[in-house]
Amino acid sequence: MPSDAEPAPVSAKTPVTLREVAAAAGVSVATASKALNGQGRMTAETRERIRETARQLGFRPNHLAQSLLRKRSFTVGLLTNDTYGRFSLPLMAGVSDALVDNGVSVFLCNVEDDPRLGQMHVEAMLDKRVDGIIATGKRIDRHLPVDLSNLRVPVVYAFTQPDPGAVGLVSDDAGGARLAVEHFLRLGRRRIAHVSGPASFAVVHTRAQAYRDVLEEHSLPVSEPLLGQWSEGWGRDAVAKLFSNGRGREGWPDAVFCGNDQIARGVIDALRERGIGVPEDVGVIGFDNWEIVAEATRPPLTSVDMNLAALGREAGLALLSLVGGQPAAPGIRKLPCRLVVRQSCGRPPGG
Amino acid sequence: MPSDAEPAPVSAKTPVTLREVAAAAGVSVATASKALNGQGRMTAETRERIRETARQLGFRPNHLAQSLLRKRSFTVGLLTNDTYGRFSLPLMAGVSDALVDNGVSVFLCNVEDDPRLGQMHVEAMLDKRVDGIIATGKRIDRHLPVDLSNLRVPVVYAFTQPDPGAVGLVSDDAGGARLAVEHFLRLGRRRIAHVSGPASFAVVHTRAQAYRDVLEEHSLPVSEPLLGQWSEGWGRDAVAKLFSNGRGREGWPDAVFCGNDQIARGVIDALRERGIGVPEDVGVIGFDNWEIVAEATRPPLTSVDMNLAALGREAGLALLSLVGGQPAAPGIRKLPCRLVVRQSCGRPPGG
DNA sequence: CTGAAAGCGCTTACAG
DNA sequence: CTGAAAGCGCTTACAG
Repeated sequence: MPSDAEPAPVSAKTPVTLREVAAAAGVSVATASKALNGQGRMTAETRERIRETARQLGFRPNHLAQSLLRKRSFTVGLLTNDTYGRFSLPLMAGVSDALVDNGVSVFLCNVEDDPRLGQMHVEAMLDKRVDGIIATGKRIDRHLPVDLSNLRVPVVYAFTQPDPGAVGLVSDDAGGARLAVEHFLRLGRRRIAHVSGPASFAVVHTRAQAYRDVLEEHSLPVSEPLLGQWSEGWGRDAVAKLFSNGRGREGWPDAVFCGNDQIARGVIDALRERGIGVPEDVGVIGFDNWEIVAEATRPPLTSVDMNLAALGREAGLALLSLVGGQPAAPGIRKLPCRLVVRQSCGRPPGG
Repeated sequence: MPSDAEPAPVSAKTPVTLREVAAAAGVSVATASKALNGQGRMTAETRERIRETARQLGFRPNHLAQSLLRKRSFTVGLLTNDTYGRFSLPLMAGVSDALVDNGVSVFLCNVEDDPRLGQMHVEAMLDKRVDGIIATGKRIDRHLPVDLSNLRVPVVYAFTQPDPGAVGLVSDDAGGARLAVEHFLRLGRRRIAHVSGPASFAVVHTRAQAYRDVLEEHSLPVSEPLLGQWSEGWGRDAVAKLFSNGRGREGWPDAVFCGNDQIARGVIDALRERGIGVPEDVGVIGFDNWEIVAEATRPPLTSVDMNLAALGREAGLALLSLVGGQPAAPGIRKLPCRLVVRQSCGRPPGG
């Protein structure tokens, strides 16, 4: 076989099979298979000749056939009900990132909030013999509209309520809130308010509790968190309450920790409109680190980042090890958040 | 077989095979297969008995095996370089929506802008014998970092530069721009400005040209479009230029058509800060209809929606028909936009 | 009307 | 060192 022969174009309309490679190399299919997989015993020369033939023919093994034999499809399903959301996206990127390196592809399924659609997708994935499933959502305190509790493949939950006995990954919201409040303290702020979303969200309470804890640990006054919507409008309304003249200027906060970035943006806009300076008079911190919002506020917003991509990676790796037969401790694992400092809090007093 | 027997739980750890169904029903695998697929001739009674057995055993055919035979995997690949982006998301939802109804699952692959990663993903998909590939991006004038021009499966391009001879779907940006400008005209606005993104984007010119065309058709003055960034900051800067005192109040626009929603938000904020009323004094229209932005502006923003989900659906259906062997006219197909009216333009003069 | 056989593309004991 | 055989789970001509 001349060594300057060109490799066949991948574009061949019908894929070349092992049988053809074997024929071209003058060996049996079994030998060809072994040569390419590094299995069996044979002369280095034979092995290399077969490999070279395969290369020239542009041979690529049919994974469907391999999967059938191996009982492993190198495929996983990713279930979400947050297609449009900003949460599942970075998460998915992380999942896919972790899995691609291991040669596994991911089926993306959006199940909306439709149990019938969810059921359909899960069955389709099972029929296609996925090795496992990752379920992601937009809230840790809500289930996807599907029962994944008794499947014959492992399931990992990320950012959504896990079934009992299953493994779930979430961000450490309490830790994230601590990061924010402690940052304020470090900057010398002492009258710290908290404006957050609806009481119906578990994270609202988790974050509020951490806020209280930190202040109490420092023997500072805790003002009751203001709960409302996850919106800019509510952020503006909250400013009207917090900075009312009735309260007296000295009663005004010098820092506001917000439950998400949209609230924070509303807060910053309303403060500016009242002539209150950010960060000179008041520091503001958001949650989510949604760049498109955080970078557009004036000044740019310091915000807690939940490290969703990392969370996705962990979820992917956890699933992989379950698929590989490694037992995993069931229960919820919390991953740390990080604070992304921009310009809405100012510099430390002596800084 | 007692009719009140419970169907086996789907959770059986090892899936039941056709062979087991056949054995339980006392027929051959061939007959069982035909019974379940509605093929072959047999008594209705036999067929029903086999079906009932399959149901009771919780039989689900192994798609890997079926695919191997049928040479069709009912699987497609979706390639994107816009994981975090708001464009590919609705688009993906549409694609997936169109395909799920046909029993096809989609592999999602984010190739970033990395040719090596792109190559890897394409090969993985091909190895898994996808029936076809949909390539989506964030710009019609940019290629994905992969060569998809000579694959052995059909490819459809959505919202990204198609290869010559391939089929591509994009939004009709000129039409969308017309929608916006004509809406202003209908409301009696006559001094319409256009603020858009960088000149390096093809859509910037397409939309600007349509803006000019409409005004010329109505013999109205065309002011040169202001090009800058796709950002709120640029929207604010543009207002400073458009509404400078030097120009004289009577030279101020009474409408601003913006190249995207972020620019529009900057424009609205800046106008409010200058005490210019929206929509009383100036109407504003954005592009993209990115709800999170459009609904948060004060007042809420009227915006051109590119119907990306519909575009995704069309892409999915186009691919399906190509996979089915139907020839498709190559070239770019443009899908209409629609105007989503909120409150940033006011009501018609006599309205 | 039903079943035995061949085969999709590959891998893996098992012989020689 | 290499090959023939059996088999993954299914489908589809082809006999009977």
